[in-house]
Amino acid sequence: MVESQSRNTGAHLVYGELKRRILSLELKPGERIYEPAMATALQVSRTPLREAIRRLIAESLLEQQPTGGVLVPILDEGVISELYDVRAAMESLMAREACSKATPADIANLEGIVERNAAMVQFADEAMKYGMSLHAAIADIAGNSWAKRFHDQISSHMERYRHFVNNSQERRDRALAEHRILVDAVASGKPEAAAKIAFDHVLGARDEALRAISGSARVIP
Amino acid sequence: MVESQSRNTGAHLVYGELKRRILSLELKPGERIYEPAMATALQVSRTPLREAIRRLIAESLLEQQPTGGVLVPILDEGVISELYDVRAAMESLMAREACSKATPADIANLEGIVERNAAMVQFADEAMKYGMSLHAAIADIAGNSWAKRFHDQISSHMERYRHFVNNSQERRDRALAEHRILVDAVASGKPEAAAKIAFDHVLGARDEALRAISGSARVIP
DNA sequence: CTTTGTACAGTTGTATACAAGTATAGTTGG
DNA sequence: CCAACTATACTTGTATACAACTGTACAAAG
Repeated sequence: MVESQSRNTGAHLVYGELKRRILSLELKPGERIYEPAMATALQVSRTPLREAIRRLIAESLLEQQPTGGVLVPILDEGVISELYDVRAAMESLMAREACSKATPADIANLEGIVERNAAMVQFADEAMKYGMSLHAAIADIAGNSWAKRFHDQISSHMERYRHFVNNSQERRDRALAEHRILVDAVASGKPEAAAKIAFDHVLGARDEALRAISGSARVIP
Repeated sequence: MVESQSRNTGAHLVYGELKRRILSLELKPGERIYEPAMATALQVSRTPLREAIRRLIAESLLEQQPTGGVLVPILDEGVISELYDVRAAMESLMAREACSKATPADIANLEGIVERNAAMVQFADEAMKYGMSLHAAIADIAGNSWAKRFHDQISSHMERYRHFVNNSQERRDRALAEHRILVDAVASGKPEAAAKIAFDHVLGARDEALRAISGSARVIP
């Protein structure tokens, strides 16, 4: 998910900074971006700024109005569901492909991650971190660069909604259990099972998130 | 897959033209793009050209070298497999989601497409067209904009490999049969079945394509 | 009072000029 | 003869100037 190694060009730095502000909601959903103001704020000219904006538009992290303005996309509850669904499809695919490619060392690595996850299951941040690293490890084993790319894009977008989702202890326990089953399926080379587990695992997270959101604050401000 | 309605800006026109040349292999895989030359060839300045190039890089239709040059990506057999796999995951997801959202009118529409497909199954081009329109119709019913976006990107990329794949009569007959089963599953609201059929359907196409390619010309020139 | 027209302030889109970096060929020293 | 260095031609990256466009406020006409 982290930019591999961005070339040291200003446009790349601006891209990273803008992306950070968008995902952290520092740039508020619905807000319009004015090039001259933003350019002076970031102390670059409009040219590299525009390049960064264009790239962010291509990733749907910014939105171009038909008239010509650029907006930070609003938060939309319907989109959350879409994002989780596509993420489920991607993780499911990668889990399936990992089954036929995992080496014993890979499997040992996965099991190690799950064990460390288990030790930290009471801490939300740590548990989240290990969950992500597990999925990253599976993605590496699967070795499907397109699936990885799409998964990364989805994950980025979900950042914007994270503040609205609270990971309960119950959810973390459940996730850990599902992670164990998933790793077992990969270890024993059962692609269909692994795919189904990964899919349902993410859908479970989706349902929890949707419940948390509709229960608490409105998402569309 | 078609650009909805691009604003009438030069950068958008250049984007479309470059994309066309890339997908048609008019711009050869491995070829480098020099901005001044390309700009004069397209009769625009470097600024809108660069914007188009940046966007194409974001879609992986162009490739940026660490040193700074921009290349048309080479054709790679391994990528074909990845593309088919991700497409399978996307179509599978959309088929699944279409099951719970399809109206009777939607289903009638799908059945109509399949019937017209059946009437044209002997013509490769027509059959291909109906196959695409069936998937597009399912995507519309599913209504998952992210899945659609990714599916469109994948489809674009596969264009570059189309010239190497020959659709046999046998394959078309098989595809038609699978389309029938898929539409039946959607019509009767069986998401798991629809998802599995869609997935396996694309994997079948993948295997056929890989056989055709490895059997005939080398893909990496 | 509403509606249309129009001027204006400010925005985005484009062209061009300039700075910084990269690769190549030639030259010099070992 | 080979290696390393330097000069040079050409590339990409950035800044800026200008053109085209959008929306808003205000005025005038219905």
